Parts: sequence; C-alpha cells; structure tokens
Amino acid sequence: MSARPSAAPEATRSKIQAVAEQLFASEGFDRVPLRQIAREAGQRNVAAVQYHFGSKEGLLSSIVDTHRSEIDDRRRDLLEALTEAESEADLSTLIGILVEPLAAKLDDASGRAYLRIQAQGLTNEKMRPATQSLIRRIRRHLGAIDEERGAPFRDRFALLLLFHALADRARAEETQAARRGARRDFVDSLTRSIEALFAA
Amino acid sequence: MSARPSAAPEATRSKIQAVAEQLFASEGFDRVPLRQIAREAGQRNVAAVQYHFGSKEGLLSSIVDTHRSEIDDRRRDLLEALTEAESEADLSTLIGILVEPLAAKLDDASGRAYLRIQAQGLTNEKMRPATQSLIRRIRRHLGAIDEERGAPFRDRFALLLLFHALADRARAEETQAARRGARRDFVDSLTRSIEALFAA
DNA sequence: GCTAAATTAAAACACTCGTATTAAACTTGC
DNA sequence: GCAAGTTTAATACGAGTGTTTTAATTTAGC
Repeated sequence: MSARPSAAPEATRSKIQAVAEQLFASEGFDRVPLRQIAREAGQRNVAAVQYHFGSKEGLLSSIVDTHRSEIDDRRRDLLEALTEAESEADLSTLIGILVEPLAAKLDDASGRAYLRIQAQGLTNEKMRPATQSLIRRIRRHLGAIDEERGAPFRDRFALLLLFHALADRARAEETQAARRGARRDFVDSLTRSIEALFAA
Repeated sequence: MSARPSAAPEATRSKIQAVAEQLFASEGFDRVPLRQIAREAGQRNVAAVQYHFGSKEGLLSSIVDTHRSEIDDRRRDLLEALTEAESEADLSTLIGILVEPLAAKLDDASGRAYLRIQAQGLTNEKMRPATQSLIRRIRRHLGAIDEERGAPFRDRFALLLLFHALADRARAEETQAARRGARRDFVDSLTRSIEALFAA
C-alpha cells in the first residue's frame, strides 16, 4: 500500500496530520505553509498534503473530524449509560457529560492541539450540533426559571466558557509545563463554573 | 496638510483605519490584504497603508491602541470617582467597572470591530495590564475564600468569558441585526454571570 | 522477476502578498 | 504665483503561497 521504507507503511498520512495539528494549534492555520508541514513530517515532497488530503482545507477537516467523532462517540456512550441506568439525570451529571469528553482531550498532545484549533474559530461558524443539543437538554432540565430575560444568553456563555477555557488550558499545558497535578482541579473548577452559570 | 480633495483633509488615515477595523474583525487579520484595505478606503494606491502606518502590524497596533486608551481612560475615571465618593467598593460595583467600559464598545461599529479583533488573540499574548490589575483587585476583595483550590482558575475564567462573550455579541449584532433592545439584557446577564463565576 | 498500483520526489505554474521606489498631484506659507 | 512639504499614484520587486503536473521510486500480486 505504501511506498517508502522510511517508516511504517501508511504512516505518512498520520504523521502529516499529527505535525499539522501541532503547527495549526501553535501558529494558527493561516500562518502555516504546507511546505513546512511536509518538511517537518519528513517528506521532501512539497505536494504531500495534496496527495493525502486533497487540499489544506481537507487536512484541517480531517483533523477536526477525527477528534469530533471521538468526542461524539464518548458522549453518546455516556448518555446511553445514563438512560439504561434509569437514574434521574440531574443537572450536575448532565454537565459532567458535557465537559468530560472534551476535557479528556487534554490527555494527549493531539487532543490539546484540537482544542486550540477549535477555539480559533475556523470551523465554528456552525457550532457543534451534538454539543448544542446537549446544551438544550440542560436548559430543558432547568425548566421553570427558563423564562427569565437573561436565559437566552446563559447557555451561550456556558458554551463560550467551555471551549475557550479548555483551549486556554491546553495552551498553558503546552507552552509552560503546567503540572499535571492541577488537572483535576481545573476540570472540577470548570464544571462548577458552568453549573454556576446556569444557576445564575 | 493633506493633498487630494476627494474627501476632507487628513481623513484618509482615519478612513483606512476604519475600513481595516471592519475587515480585520470579519475576515481575520491574516486573511485581509493591504490592497483590499486601500481599495475599500477609496485609494488607488496600494502602498497607502505603509505611508500612513508604516506596516500592516503598525496598522493593527494603531487600531488596538486607539480603543485601549479609550477604555483605560474610562476605567480610570470610574475608579477615581469611586475613591472620591469614599463609598465602600462592593463586589458588584467593581465588576461593573470591569464590564462597563468594554460593553460601551458595543455602541458603534468601530468598537464592535475592536472587540472581535481583541478576541482573535493577535495581541493578547500579554493580556491587558489594566484589566489584569482590576481582576486582582476583585480577587483581593474576595479575601477569605481566596485560598480554595479552584481560585486561580476562577479569575482566568472570568477574563475569558468577559472578552469572548463581548466579541460574540459584537459579531451577532454585526451579522444578524440583533435588536438593540436586548443590549441591556445582555450586559446585565454578563455582569451577573461574572459575579456568579467569582462566587462559585 | 515482473507488472500494476500506490507513494514520493521534483519541478513548474499562476497568483498573491507586503514592501520599496519613483513620479505626479495637491496644499500650505510666503 | 511659487517653492517646500505632504499626500496620492503608479510601477516594480522579491519572496512565498497552494496547487498541478510529470517523473522516479517502492510495494504488492501473480
């Protein structure tokens, strides 16, 4: 299937994607030439990206889709486990399901890059449908107080805080070596902050 | 002082800056060529930006500095009025001083563009010193509960929510014609959300 | 081993970009 | 009016971009 013995077969595409993630996250999509990606992926071919991904946009889409499907899968599992357990879905649990699959992306450099790319606003014209529907479910859960004036803004604020706080944390862990110890503190703090936002 | 009678004298520089603000905000700094700025400012000269601002970065700095100094002035006035009145600076008042000068930027298209540019992260490596010190003052105000684990994250979250919520609102008002009526509701909701974040 | 498919390499294309340079047009002060 | 200074125009440059195209190289199937 692959040609060059420089590495494992089929690994070139993955290597390009991994390198591109890091560069897009740290430098910004527009500031990264395809030549740099190919070079740092060990290719002397400047057209390597076009061959494997069609275009620069295609490369970005591949990166985003890869992580998004992982997050959606994880979130679906959590929701299914919730309904099977027949347990009442309290607010705290729902917010946990909102936060946890995204926070898990902090675990590896690839995921951290995705969080930072996501926050760049390149593809977020239409924000995540899965995330949106979960937010709607949370809002429904609030029920009665839903009719106050500021309500339409609250879930928007929660969404913005969620993504930008995670991107900010991902950047902090990447640049300065933010110690892993505080990871749980961060996620707890974020979860409680979002709860506070909905309850405000 | 100026040359061409096409418009009022000296107006060219302002026109370029005004056009650039809108384009930087809507398209993103990297995606806007200087040629487009010059053209939409009514100049047939492609080098108009270099003449008036030295470089593309100089143009961006001029835009950001203009708005920042306005915000800093307004904030300083509010803080001075506070100390003169000798009134106790309660949390709500301090957060108001944090939010109001920024929210006032929503009033005109130029200010809305600034809010969106600010959120692009071009110049936010070092976040606003004036804003930072105000946040620290708010944190000091919280005093006792300052030692809990999640505290270091809270003011960071507040900062992120503040800037990104305002940028989001600015974009909404620019693209879809978000009715002015809800402006006050938005600012109130944002202020209370930030209060809730500090109190979480 | 040899052919066909897949991958990598190499070169070139067609643009666009920010910037610098030089000339023209205009305004102001005298 | 006229000279000096300021602004606008026009052109060119050199570098860099994503992409396309064509050739070399490697792997897999027979």
